[in-house]
Amino acid sequence: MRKATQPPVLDAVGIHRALEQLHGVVRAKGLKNSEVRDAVARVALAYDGHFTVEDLVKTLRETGTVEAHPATVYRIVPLLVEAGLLQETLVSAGEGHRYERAFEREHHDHLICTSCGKVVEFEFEAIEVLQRNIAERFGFYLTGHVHELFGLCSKCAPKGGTR
Amino acid sequence: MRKATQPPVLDAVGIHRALEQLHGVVRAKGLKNSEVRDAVARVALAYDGHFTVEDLVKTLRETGTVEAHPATVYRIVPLLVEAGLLQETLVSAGEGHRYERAFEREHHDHLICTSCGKVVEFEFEAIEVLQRNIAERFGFYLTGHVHELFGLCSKCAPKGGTR
DNA sequence: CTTCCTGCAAAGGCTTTGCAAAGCT
DNA sequence: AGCTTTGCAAAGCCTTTGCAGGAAG
Repeated sequence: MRKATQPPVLDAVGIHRALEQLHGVVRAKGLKNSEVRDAVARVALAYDGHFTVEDLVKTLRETGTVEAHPATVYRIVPLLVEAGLLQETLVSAGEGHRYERAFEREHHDHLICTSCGKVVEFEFEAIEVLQRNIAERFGFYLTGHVHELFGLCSKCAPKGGTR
Repeated sequence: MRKATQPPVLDAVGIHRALEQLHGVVRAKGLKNSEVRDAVARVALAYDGHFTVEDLVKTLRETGTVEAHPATVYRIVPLLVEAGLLQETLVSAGEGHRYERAFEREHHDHLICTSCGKVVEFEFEAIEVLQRNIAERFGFYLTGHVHELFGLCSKCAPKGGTR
C-alpha cells in the first residue's frame, strides 16, 4: 500500500491530450465542440483536488477567459465524466456532488479527517483484489466502487501522540 | 468473507433494548423523551432494508399509531444515528440520504447492481483489517468508512453466463 | 440550414429553520 | 415553570428543465 502519487495538475500537453479525448467522445456522440465546454474542461483538469460545479464556475469567473453559467456547467460536467476526464467522488458525501480529475490519474481512494477535512489519497492493490473476489463470488461484474475511510488525523486526534 | 447475515427485523425485545439505549443518550444530552421520537425509532428499527426519511414518514402514516411531520423526522433521524440505532448508508448515492438499522447489527458493506438496483450486503474482515492498517499508516484514528461496490449482477450482466 | 449549445429564469426535490403551541420533567 | 419537541409554513440549497437566441458543422 502506498500514498497515491499526486500529479497536482496536468501540464499543457496533458490537457491537450485530454481535450482530444473529449473531442473524440463529442464527435462519436454526434455533438458539437464548444469553446465554453473546453474552457470548463481545462479548468477542471487543472484543478488540484476535489471540486464542485460551483467551484468550477467560480474559478472560471476568476481566472478564466471564458465565463459559463452554472446551469451550463451542470450540463457539461456529466459529459466530462463520460469522456473519462473527471470522476465523481464522495469525499464524505453530504451535500453537493464533488468531482476530481480522472484523466491520466491512477485509481485511488480517500482517507478523510472528519475534524479538519484533510484528505489523504491512498492506493492499495490488495483491497482492489479483494473487491474483485467479492464481486465474483456474488456473480457480479464489477464496474466501480466507492471506498472512503473516515477518522481523525494525527493533529485532530484527542490524545495526540505526536504533540 | 461471507454474505452478511440478515436479521430482517428486530424483535420486540430488541426494539426495547434499542429504545433504552436511545433514552440513555437522550438523558445524557439533557433532552426529553417523546412519544413521536420513540415511534419513529420503532418504525426505523423494524424496517427491513434501507430507507429514506420520507419512507419513515409514509410507513408511520400507514402503519403507525403516531404520525410525524417530515420536518420532525428530519430532526429525529440524526439523533437516532448518534444514539447508534441507525447509520447512514450511501447505496449508490445520488439523491436523498438513506439509512438502515445499525443497532445489534453486524457491520457490513454493499455490493450494488447498477442496472436492477439489487443490493447484496457482505461482510469481509480481511478488508476491515486492511483499512485499519491504512489508517494507522497515515496516523489516523479510524472512526468509520463507506465501502460500496458497483457492478452488474448475474441477471443484468450482458453476456449472461447462467442463462 | 440544421442541430447543438448557452444563458436566463423558473421549477423541482430534499432538507432546514423560525415560530407558536403542546409536551416533558 | 422552564426547556424541549412538534407541526406548519416558509425559506434554502443544489440541480434540472423550458425556452429563445447564438454558435458550430
